[in-house]
Amino acid sequence: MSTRGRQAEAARNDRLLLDAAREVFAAQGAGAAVAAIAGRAGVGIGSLYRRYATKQELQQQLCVLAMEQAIEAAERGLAADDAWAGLAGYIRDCVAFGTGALAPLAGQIPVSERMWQTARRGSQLAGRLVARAHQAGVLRPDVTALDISLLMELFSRRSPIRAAGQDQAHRQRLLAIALDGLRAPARQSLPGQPPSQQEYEAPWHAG
Amino acid sequence: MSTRGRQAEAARNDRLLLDAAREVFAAQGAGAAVAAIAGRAGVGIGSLYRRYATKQELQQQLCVLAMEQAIEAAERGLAADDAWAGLAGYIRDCVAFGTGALAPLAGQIPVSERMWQTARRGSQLAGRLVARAHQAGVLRPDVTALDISLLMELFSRRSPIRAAGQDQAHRQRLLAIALDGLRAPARQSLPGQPPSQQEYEAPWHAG
DNA sequence: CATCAACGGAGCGATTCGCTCCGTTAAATA
DNA sequence: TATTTAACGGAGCGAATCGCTCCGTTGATG
Repeated sequence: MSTRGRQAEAARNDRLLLDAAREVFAAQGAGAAVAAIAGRAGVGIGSLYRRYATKQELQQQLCVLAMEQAIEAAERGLAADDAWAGLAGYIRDCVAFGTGALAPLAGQIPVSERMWQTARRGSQLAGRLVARAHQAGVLRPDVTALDISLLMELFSRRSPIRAAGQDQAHRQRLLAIALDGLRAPARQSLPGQPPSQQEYEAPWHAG
Repeated sequence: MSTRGRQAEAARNDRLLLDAAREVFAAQGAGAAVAAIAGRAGVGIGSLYRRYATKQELQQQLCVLAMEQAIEAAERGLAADDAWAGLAGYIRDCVAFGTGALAPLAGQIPVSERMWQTARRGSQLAGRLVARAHQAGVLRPDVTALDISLLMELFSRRSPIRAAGQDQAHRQRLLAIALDGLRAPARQSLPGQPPSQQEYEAPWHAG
């Protein structure tokens, strides 16, 4: 072992597990087998269950972690000087990390109070990013922060059938197209009504 | 019964089944339960198995049907006078119908020779649509026909957690954004290499 | 009324799942 | 080096779910 014995291995395994879980849930949905996660992480099932008492506990931890990563990405975006670069970087980071990948978990797990708080803080920061881009006139005016959340949700989903590397390359190309479509001025206005906060978070109330 | 007794009911059920199967596979992947399909179609499991001997046979029939629909959409697109309207209409039709939704079936079912032929004809027509848009200068030059196929694949995926109506409305808004991003001139060029035909169809060779 | 094609769904065996339990491994300690 | 022990991997258990069969019911037809 590289750094310091069994404790270090445990810490490394913990991160490997969370990364693997995110990829697997993003590709296969909430019903993905626990064995698939352990396998992808390269650890035994026993090591998974020593850290998380149940599959559900792993999923909850995963949600909190991903939302915290999204908050960090939003803060980085707000720290950028250019409003567009900040927003685009935020979106790209979230998609690359797979923040929206936990969407398939919605309705399958109870949402703790801490999860609601983290989500609220995240959407607050995202709202600031979007508002700043709107004021700077670089973001098409008819798009809302929730539209962008749904866009990230869509792009966070991993392909269940292609190699991870190829899938990532494809996703980056398609995301570049979508980002171009987000820039002002819009060429064709968006159809229908913008999504409401209520319908956006409705799936999470079912858990 | 409305039109003509049991035969008419059977024909209607057949269509209901195929529609339901497309939605369910698009939302939950190839592993979706047969009972879920029958339930969504509002028919019994017995009625499903009277028409399709196995789940796999249903999936194959579904693939052929969806590809034929895509071909019709491409022909409609080529019949349009305006190159951009033709291409955009084709993409919108395919996404609305869920053509790319069978992507999660790739590698899970054997691909018959007829399926290959249908796919070849479809990609040929799609290539013509894209080439015409390129020549007219309305489509960003760095995007390929395979990029667009992958884009449709991405947007064909249904949300496993939201009501179908809401999901459809969201999808149309996001697709409008992506279509704007496809128009020439591009604001930021696409990263990486365009996908190759080989890697695009590789998943289908595994069945 | 008698016939029978098409219906819905209970339930079978097989498979897969979440999770437990234990023998093994290797770092820490004496 | 010998002993201890914390973390490891994975076989296998009971439960749940799956694809599919089979049969009693329904309702149009002649």
